Amino acid sequence: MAHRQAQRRSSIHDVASRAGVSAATVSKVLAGVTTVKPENAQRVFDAVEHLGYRVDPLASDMRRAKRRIIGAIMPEFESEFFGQMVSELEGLAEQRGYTLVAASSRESEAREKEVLARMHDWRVAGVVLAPVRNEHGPAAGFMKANGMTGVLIDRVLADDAFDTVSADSAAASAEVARELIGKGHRHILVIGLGQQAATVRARLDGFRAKALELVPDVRIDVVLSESEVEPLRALLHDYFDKGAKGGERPTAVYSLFLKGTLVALSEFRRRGWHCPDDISLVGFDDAEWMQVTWPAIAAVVQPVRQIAAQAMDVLFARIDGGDGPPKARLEPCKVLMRESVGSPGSGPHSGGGNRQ
Amino acid sequence: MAHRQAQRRSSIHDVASRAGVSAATVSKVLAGVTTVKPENAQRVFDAVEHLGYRVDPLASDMRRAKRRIIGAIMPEFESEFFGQMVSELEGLAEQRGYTLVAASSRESEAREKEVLARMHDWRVAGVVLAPVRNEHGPAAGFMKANGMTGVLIDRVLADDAFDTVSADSAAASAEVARELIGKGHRHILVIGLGQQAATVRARLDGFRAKALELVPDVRIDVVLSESEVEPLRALLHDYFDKGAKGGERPTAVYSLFLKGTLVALSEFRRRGWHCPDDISLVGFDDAEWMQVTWPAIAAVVQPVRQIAAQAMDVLFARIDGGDGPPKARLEPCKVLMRESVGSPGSGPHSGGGNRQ
DNA sequence: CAACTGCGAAAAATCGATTTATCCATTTTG
DNA sequence: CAAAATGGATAAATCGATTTTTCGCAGTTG
Repeated sequence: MAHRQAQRRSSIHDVASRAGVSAATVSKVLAGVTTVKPENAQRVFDAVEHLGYRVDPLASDMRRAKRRIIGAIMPEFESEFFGQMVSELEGLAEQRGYTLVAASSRESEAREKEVLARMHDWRVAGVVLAPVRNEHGPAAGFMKANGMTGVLIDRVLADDAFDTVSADSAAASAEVARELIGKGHRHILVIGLGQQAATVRARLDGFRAKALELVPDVRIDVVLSESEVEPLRALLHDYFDKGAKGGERPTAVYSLFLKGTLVALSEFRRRGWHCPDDISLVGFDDAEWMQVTWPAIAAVVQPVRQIAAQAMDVLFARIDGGDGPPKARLEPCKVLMRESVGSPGSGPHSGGGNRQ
Repeated sequence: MAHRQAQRRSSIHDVASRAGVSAATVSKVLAGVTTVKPENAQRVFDAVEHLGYRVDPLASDMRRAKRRIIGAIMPEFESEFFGQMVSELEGLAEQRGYTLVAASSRESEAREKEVLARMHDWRVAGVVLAPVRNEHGPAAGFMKANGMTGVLIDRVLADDAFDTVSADSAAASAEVARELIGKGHRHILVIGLGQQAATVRARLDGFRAKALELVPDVRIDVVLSESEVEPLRALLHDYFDKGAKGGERPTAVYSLFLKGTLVALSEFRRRGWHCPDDISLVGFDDAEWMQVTWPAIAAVVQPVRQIAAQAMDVLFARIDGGDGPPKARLEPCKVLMRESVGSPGSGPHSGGGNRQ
């Protein structure tokens, strides 16, 4: 820490007295009001320059009903997806002269609401909320009850009070189905987290509908963990154990969320199964590492930038008084088929070993 | 967006008039001042309860020299490390009744300074700065020049103006050296990013010193990219091409930063080399996926929680007026040796193929 | 009984800007 | 030439709290 005292920053009054005008005039000059004599305006600019004056955003926001602050609430910051999302949102807010205050709900609906209440305390102009579960949680209710302006993203489908922006998971899942069916898979396991009902259902339905349309007698097993990731590990373990007894197991796994992909890979490791020889794998959500591992992991890439941009556009339209019924926007995903997906039974050790 | 108008929130005056006291008294009651008649205090509490009153942090901070806001500036948000860091910092700030405003410098020193200037505009009580390069950048200079309170973390060694907190990279690197030497490696490649001079040098020196101490004639090659990650890819490619001609190549690679680990893996893929049979790999920085891939990737785990906690402790000590010379703190890392590290020459195809 | 002490609470100043109301000096108009 | 209109700037109110100052009243004291 610097020993030197923090010299008091110059206020608008310092500028005013140095320029020989009133504070009101300074404010007007800086706001670009044209009814100021050019000569005075110049004196103000000079004083600003000389003092290194900068407007105090906090004081400036005091007299504003809508403060130039945007709140962003994400379920977590640790994943690439939400990390990128926050980064994008921050940039977009900054472009419009707003400050972004980000908070993590830590995958808890209770905390989500608390954090939102704190945003409300700050009288943010708007909120970008990526709910833990879906658009019907207590946080959205709180926003509605308090007349807050906001947009819901990611784990949402549509809402009657707020605009929503999310990835078109259903279409992407249908695309995954087409790819897997096309490769010859006829027995596929889908894993997901039940809690995030909104999107998981969309992804599951999109996948199932397309698969059944292409091959009516395709077998689709589903393993859903209620709310936590850890139980899924056990469920998956049991599922494969049972399948092993029956002599039947799926030739491909489609994970509906990132952590599920990790759990699946971990389970494959344990059993000594290799992708794609022993089993194929596709995951929703891409990550940087997925293209450098061996095999590279096939994944659905969510359009983070587009979602962020749309969310901010929609949000600011509302902040600026835009009216009309809320819209539900879907942004298209890309499906990257990588080496983790192959044709069933083509691998060298398709029987599968069990190392451990 | 809710159609319902955002009803005006009740202010301290609303509470005051409902409780039949003055605003000053309300403020005192809420601040816990004891010189208020219990009867009046109760009336205030009742009014607060009834109106659902909450203090406006913005207005509250107006009359405070040090506002209850902490700024956090990270080079990026997309990686697990900085994602966790922001998450931790947010929680710690919140615990003390502060709001965290996080911003990404996007690995640019110019932007870093701009963002910092904006934090200064907000008159934050303190800043946690993870500099893009090291403690001598323009941002730290700005902080010093403006008498800001702050702590530098991650890519820093020590500073004469600010406290610093970082991982003990040198010790961790020595540990890596011990492990690799112990496994029999005598020719090791170290890759890194030159720009982050501070930590890269510490890591490199720590590694080299220990390796030479254990085996004086060990061969350590170094490939450093100046500032960007992409050039490293090309440099690494050339390095291995040359080595292939000479018939010599290292038996292990130690990457000094996360992206380098990805680049190395990607290069191994391209050449069809497998870990650990064809080459061993250790990376600085752990990630969740590293334990589920095959092979699992050995990594140095940085103590994110400890760094965050220390940083906040030190920062608040300064905010609360703590004096004395700045300290440089080092938090110990853990080294996780996973399957990507083996003994040289023990693999089935140690000659290495070239798939692509 | 006037002056003094203290307690508790209200009034007023403050933080740093924005916005509205006001005012003065020209200029235009009747 | 007096009255009205206008341009340009200032004074003052405002946002919602905190903090300092002032004040009234009750109980003590000389």
